[in-house]
Amino acid sequence: MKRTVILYGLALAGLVFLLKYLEYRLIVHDLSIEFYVGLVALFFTGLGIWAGLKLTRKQVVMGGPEFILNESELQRLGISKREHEVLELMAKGLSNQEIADKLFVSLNTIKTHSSNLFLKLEVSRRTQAVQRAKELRLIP
Amino acid sequence: MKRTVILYGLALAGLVFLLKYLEYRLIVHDLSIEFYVGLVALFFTGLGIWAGLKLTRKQVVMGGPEFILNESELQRLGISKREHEVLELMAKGLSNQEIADKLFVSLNTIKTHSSNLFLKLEVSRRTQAVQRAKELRLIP
DNA sequence: ATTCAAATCACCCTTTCGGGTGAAGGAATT
DNA sequence: AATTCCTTCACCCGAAAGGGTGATTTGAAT
Repeated sequence: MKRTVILYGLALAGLVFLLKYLEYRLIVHDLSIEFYVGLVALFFTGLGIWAGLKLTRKQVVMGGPEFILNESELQRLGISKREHEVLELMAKGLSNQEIADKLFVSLNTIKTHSSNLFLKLEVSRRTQAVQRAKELRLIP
Repeated sequence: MKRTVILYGLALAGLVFLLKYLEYRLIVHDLSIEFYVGLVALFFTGLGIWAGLKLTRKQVVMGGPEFILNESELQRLGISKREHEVLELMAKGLSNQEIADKLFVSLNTIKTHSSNLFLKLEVSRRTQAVQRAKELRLIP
């Protein structure tokens, strides 16, 4: 951003010198002023396009893998933090045992959490739970 | 795209008239030529930015919810039509029994297909298979 | 202080999944 | 004719998942 502004300033400064130079040239060679102005227009058009792309490219990158958690839906369904955590790991394809290990709790605990999740999400299998959770934007 | 080019042409044409007009004005009011060229530069910079945005905005919109099946990857992994079919239903959260019913084949057949799928996708659980298949763009 | 939700774990039982092996029929290729 | 691949199905077994019930602890709200 800063760099863009600086380059723009330099371009403008360079233009002034160019014009001073052209001012003399105009007397010697009788080229129309429209020609020079056309060059300037072209140059700054290119500069503008470049600047525009530079500015939006960041927005494009940002506008890609964006995920905003649907907290209202989480509340509506009454899904707790721990349950949500389990849900995320579930979506990563982990088994209950692996989730239990990762969260340092017992397998039974995870089974309880997942059972509650299935009730709240109104599903009966983990694959469906993951699907539904993605639809509701509860997970990326 | 066409519209952009036309507008650009009109802008350039307008500029020529503007310059002709300024040519007389320059005699009356003794404003420096740099001032007018600066205006032109500014104007075309804006025009360039606008054009740049116009061109990229379409790319952004196009790059949205589109799904193109990665057939080369399907071939590379040696996944058959039937297996791909099973994979899709699996991704919908269906159990093996439900898939079997939907395809009018036996449960054992689906188990064979899914086992082969897991080998080819190098996973060991259906949740992981779905995940991987989405990564590889084998399913939407 | 009491109530309540969340989190933890246990035990039971049934269903589903996944791995391994084998095999039969059919279509396409060589 | 032989080979290869796809599809179909079977059986066995162990692991994982899911359903139900009940219990303890802890922290937050009333």
